Amino acid sequence: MNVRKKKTARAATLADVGRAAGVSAMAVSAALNETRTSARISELTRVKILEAAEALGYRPNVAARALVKRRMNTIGVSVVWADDELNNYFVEIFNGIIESSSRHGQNATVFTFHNWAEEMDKVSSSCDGRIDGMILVAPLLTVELAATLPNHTPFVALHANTEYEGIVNIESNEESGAREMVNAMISMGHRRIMHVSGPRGLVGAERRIRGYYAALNDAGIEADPALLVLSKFTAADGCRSMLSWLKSNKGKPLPDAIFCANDAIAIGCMEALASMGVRIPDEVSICGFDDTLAARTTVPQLSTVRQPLRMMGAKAVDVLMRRIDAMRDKGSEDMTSPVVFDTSVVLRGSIVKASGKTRLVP
Amino acid sequence: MNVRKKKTARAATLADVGRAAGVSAMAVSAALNETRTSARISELTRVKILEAAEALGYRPNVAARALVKRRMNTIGVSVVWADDELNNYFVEIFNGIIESSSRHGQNATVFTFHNWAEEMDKVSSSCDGRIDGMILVAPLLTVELAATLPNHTPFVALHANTEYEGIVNIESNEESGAREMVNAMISMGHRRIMHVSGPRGLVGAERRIRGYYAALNDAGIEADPALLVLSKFTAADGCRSMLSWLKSNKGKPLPDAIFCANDAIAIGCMEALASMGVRIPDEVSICGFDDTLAARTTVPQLSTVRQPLRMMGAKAVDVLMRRIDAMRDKGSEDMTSPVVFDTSVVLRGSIVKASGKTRLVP
DNA sequence: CTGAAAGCGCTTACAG
DNA sequence: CTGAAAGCGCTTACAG
Repeated sequence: MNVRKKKTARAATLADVGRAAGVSAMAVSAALNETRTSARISELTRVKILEAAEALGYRPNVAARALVKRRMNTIGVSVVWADDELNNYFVEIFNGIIESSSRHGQNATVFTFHNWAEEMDKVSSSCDGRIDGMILVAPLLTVELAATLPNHTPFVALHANTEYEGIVNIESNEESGAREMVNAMISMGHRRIMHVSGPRGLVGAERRIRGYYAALNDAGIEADPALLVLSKFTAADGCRSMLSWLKSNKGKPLPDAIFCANDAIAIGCMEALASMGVRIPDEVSICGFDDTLAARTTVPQLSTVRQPLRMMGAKAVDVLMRRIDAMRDKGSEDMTSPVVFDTSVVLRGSIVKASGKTRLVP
Repeated sequence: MNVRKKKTARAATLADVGRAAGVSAMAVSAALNETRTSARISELTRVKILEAAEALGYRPNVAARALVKRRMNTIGVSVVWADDELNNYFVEIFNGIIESSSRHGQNATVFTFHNWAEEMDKVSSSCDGRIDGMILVAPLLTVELAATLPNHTPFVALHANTEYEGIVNIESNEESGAREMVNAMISMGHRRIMHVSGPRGLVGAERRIRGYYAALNDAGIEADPALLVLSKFTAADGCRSMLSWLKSNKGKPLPDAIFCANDAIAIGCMEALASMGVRIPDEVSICGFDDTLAARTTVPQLSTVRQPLRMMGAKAVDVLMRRIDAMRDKGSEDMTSPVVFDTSVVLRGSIVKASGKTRLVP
């Protein structure tokens, strides 16, 4: 039972196993790796070696192997840790990354920081042999900064804010997703549709805004500038933005429906509306964007524009593996064109047919 | 602009920098590491070296360094990936792990699998030099299996299901948290209190059940066996368990309040109740356990027993670092006693004073 | 079928 | 103040 006593025990090495089996270290290496090179080990020695390795609990040292193979079998994931919290958007993506990287026999290491532009060197300095490639989640960078990334490491981005030379981007057609969602609201009888958007200038925010306007235009509805509310992509900001809109629009009509730029904003809005006694969906319909786990844990459940975030995360790994291989073996081909996924409208309890009655802001 | 063209470029090595600066590789090492050993580099050469390193974008290769220093500056995090999804419980903990490990200058690598007992070798085989220590999140192991973990790697567990020799556990006093919460419900006038529990036999589930009974006992309320509903720790199971209870109790009185064994179960129950037209909190009060992010995104917001999961994750890293140091340097002392955090009752909108009226199951 | 040698990129004593 | 040597644990040719 006191197996765990000698805590200072060093892990067994190839040489240890060789000594125990009465062969050289490299015979052990050959036997264990079943390498089909010149070294063909006799069945007898192989068995001896395997037994010795088993008995010593031998595990090849990854650092040593990486040094010669130039492969850590680890991919890096860089993400901004806004408000010191991993958000639901990231969690969905990370699920996909884990799924795919484990399928590829890779580990995933997470690198977090607070600001892309200011901490670029943290990304660069992670490319020091500990990872074979890097996924940038929603990077917000100038083209100049992106160009300073080390060129001995392959990169893939998810939802990049612009095109970066040499970095493959994975994204989705957010604009048409937004348009379809607002179309769906309109077809359910809603006319006064509010959009609580992300920060202007961010490509994701702008695409949703364009889709929103396009849908209104499709239906011949004139856009009311008072119904475009700027926010940031968090629940706290969504709540704040909605509350301040309500405050400055007392007595005026509430919107029929609210299209939020992501699920987090929608949740913040639901909170704000609930706190003012506005009932969802009876008095106001609402939806989010992304289809994160959180959209299914609200009551009522949140309608949303689904981006297949998990698949996108998985795809990022697939592409990255291709790029890593391409950089190592001259044989395999690199992958350079962006990948665009389809979005889809998911209707849940938070959107109902327009009642015809308009409630005023309390 | 075509900096990124030569993609096959190899990262610069110590020797490369030395060549550029006209000194030996080890002079570069000494200068860059500001090692206070014998090697004291003149100011002039130091500057030359730093310039050369900068120009070449030199980054010490981690694998090479790890090989000699026996430190990867990376900690492993093992977690069961139930239903192929990282749950909110894990996300809170992981936030703490990231926060603390980055404070210690460490990276965190996540290892996921489906079943503790069956995939123990995955945990063991991760201890191959790629990590310096490992955090086991909510491990579900027999003592015998835990004893097979390699003894050259230090371990820390969070919410371990039992005591494992040589593994430091971080936990919280869940029983008294449960008791206080049910006490709070009782003091708000609720008498018929249901508990939707986790699976019997799991230490976390049993502690909540004991706390629930203790509170009823405190108040002289006789426990109604029909009000103990068994579930699993997920929203889907919480929903399912509640629906099946409702189905088999048609026409009988609803509970006044429901104490759920975690936030996920509570969210599932809210969904089930909402689908049957039962209004929360007007007709039934409800609460969860953990205080995950999800508890703040329900409408109404979920009352819950707070475990400081994030702090607990951070603490796990702190303890692990101590253990790693202790194993390396004979000087510093190991840390072996478990750490127990306090829980606290968090009251939000989902619990209100008892109305006095009892609604029947629809 | 098997071993001795060289080298991956670094650091740590040890000489000058 | 600085360099030559040895070694961390592995793999990859190259000899026998």
